[in-house]
Amino acid sequence: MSDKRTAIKIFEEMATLLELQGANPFKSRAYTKAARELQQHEGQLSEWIVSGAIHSMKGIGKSLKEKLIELVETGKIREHEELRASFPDGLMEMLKIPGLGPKKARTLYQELGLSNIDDLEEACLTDKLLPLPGFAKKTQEKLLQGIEQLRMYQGRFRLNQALPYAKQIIADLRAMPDVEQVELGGSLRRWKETVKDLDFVVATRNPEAVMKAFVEHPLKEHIIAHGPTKSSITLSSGLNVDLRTVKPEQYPYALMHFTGSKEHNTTMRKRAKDRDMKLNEYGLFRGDTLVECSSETEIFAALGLHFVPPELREDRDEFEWAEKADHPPLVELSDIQGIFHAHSTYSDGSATLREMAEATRDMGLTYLGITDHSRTAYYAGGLSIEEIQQQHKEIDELNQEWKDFQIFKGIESDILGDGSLDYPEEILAQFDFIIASVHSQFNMSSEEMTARIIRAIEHPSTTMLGHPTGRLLLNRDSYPIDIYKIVDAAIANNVIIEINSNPYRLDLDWRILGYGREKGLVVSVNPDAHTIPGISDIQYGVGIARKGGLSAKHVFNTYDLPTIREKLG
DNA sequence: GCCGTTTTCGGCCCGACTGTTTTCAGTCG
Repeated sequence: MSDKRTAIKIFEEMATLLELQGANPFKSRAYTKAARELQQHEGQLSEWIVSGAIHSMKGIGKSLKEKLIELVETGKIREHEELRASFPDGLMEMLKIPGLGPKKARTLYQELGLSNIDDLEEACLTDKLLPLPGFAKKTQEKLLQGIEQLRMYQGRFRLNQALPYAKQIIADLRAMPDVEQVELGGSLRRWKETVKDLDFVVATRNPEAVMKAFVEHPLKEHIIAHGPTKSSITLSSGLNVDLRTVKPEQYPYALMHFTGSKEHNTTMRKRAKDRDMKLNEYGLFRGDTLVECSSETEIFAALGLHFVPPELREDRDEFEWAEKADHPPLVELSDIQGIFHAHSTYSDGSATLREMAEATRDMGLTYLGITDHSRTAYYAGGLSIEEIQQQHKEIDELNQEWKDFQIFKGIESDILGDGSLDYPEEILAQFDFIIASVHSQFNMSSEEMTARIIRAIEHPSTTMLGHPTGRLLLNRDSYPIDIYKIVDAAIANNVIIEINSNPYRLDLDWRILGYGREKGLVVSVNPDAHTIPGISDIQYGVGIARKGGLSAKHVFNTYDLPTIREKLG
């Protein structure tokens, strides 16, 4: 693990451990903020210390700086080791249980010696918690429910899992007579790649009626909370849904409040405070006087900002972005002109070449870059050299049929262990473009894997890098890799990096896109479609590009067909 | 533990709901 990632992990862990210890909550928060700050910077910890960059980082003062130096010099932080030794590892796991925070976890550990989820479950089932102060029957039941939920669903859902529920519920809420306005908020509105729950904000003059109907929604499994203005339910799928009602005049403030990430909202409120105002879900106030705003745009304006699209509200660089008047609009689905990275029945796709092309054309797109698997991917029906010739012949024939649409000849070439591509040079030369992807041999060191991928990027035939980190959301982490070096190499070699739009991947990660944008990276929003419906996955990828702050000009497949012909020609 | 035109101490964002209490702590977002 890189020293930067180690430092972030240690600081995050220390924040949790300090909470468990019952330390000053602001001390704990200082570690959390410092970890976030480290995340914002590219490069490595040791480099920052040598260059002095560490001195200008926000939230890292004398003490934390010394700890970071200690980490680089000794490979660990003594205080962290001591803290960790004072609590069993299982206690950290217990904190993942919904409804169990550091205070209660600490009591359970100190009073009953409980230090893992299994023991806690057993204790709840045998009424061991009842004598403890602050614990009673309902707390036990809630903990058992939380344990069950944690085990069943890991607690998170991918975009494609959450969106259908969101659409259903918003339609149902909109249909209610007392609901004047309703919108999805929370992390799904911000287009996070996975979400923990759904948040809805409703404007109504009759909150009780809306709440009553909501907690009895047909998809409800059970009710977590049912108050006059705020309720939470769990759906049978295990997804939690929160609903918050406000008066119609409070709606824009509430929508803003329930959309921004915790960190974004904190900065917004601080911004208000700096201007002698106070911001909460009910309004923006100067003293006791409401600063009237009829939309989120007006609230941003009152705080000296242009409208910040929901996807950007993560407290990264959106405030800087929104202070400028002339920032270009974020890319939209309608900007997309064609697609690259799709599979056909030649390899492991489920639709024929013609079917894929016609489906793409029917969506109003003007080109399809077909990329079946290369020969080493035998498990996925990788193409032999003969099959390539056959496919190219069919593409040539199909292309005769259309003037305003074109299939480009591509291949998703495996990046072999040594970083080379999967066919001899004279075969590679026959393609219009090549996507290079890693599909095997994940167990390399970060240095080896990074060098392997950079070698593929430097190959003159490589047009794009496919799913650069190999992650599968909620399933498999990225292989070890220095993603910043990869981005730098791609830019230096004129190679496009894909945003793989498959909702299991969403790879390149949006957190890297800002760096790429500043350095001049071009991305392509690719569906990696194996079926006809899979083509529509580009909606997820476009959202991720937006979240990374990209405009149409940063996205290769927003170019029109003549431009693409020229670029690939 | 950090920070500073309120600058080396005393702040550090704000509110709802639950379950336990009998006025509030804990958790969550």
